Amino acid sequence: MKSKLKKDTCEITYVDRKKVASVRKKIKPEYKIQLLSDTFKVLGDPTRVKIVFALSQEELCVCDIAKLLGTTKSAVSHQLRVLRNMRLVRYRKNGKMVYYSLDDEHIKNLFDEGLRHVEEL
Amino acid sequence: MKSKLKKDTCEITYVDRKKVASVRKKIKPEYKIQLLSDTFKVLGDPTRVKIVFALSQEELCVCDIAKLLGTTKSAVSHQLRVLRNMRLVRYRKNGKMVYYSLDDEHIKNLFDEGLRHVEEL
DNA sequence: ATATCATATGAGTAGTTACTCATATGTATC
DNA sequence: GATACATATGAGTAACTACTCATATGATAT
Repeated sequence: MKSKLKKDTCEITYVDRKKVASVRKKIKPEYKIQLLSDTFKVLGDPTRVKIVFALSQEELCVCDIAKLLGTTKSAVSHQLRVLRNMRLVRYRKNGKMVYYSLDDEHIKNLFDEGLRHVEEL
Repeated sequence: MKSKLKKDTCEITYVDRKKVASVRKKIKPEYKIQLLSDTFKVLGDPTRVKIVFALSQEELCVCDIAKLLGTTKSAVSHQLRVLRNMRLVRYRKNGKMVYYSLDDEHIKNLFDEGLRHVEEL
């Protein structure tokens, strides 16, 4: 005989209803979760990590960032747009040059915390 | 007439050779960059953020996590594997149940730092 | 204005990812 | 043993992403 369509959800009841309820009370609203994961996601790419690290040291133009990373200016420019959209970097125009720097102290903290984690592995 | 094939790299020379050299000295080795961005990337997904948050509050079984998030057990299990592979979570087996918890204090710090950043926007 | 150069951006694409669905594994209970 | 259930996992897929290439913008210099 065929087993009835198994729903891939928990059967009958919670394993520990109290714990689940307790966590549910503390869980953050969806938009914050999204914002948080978006923030981490921006740092979740090696090219952007390099850019952020570089900018945490010096204000740099697109051209020098590209030289530093050994990639194309186009690739850097695309990633800078991502960082700009997330307000992680700021820029200053001077003639045809555009100088980028980190916009946000928090991001530096977050980045450094991540670095500390990696250094201690 | 056709312009010669433009290389999308910086022409002639650095804009600021000194700054680039200074940053280059401090830049981290490739494997650390990769590890760092991988760590951020793991937290760069809303489902995993929710799981990590939940586990930062309570040790939970797969089933209860799924209930809490309102997703399938399969989806949770797949994401737990990702978290396991990155050594962010630990698990304890008890019969057919598997209880997950955060493995690493650092990750909690990193997560909290991100949360602080988001809370202050 | 014409040419040159720094940067930005759109289209296209190869690679990745997070899910669903089906199935497997492993444990407890009958 | 057989069944039931918790979890894990493989295949397949739709959505996304980071790049390349071509082109656009906008500034400086001739």
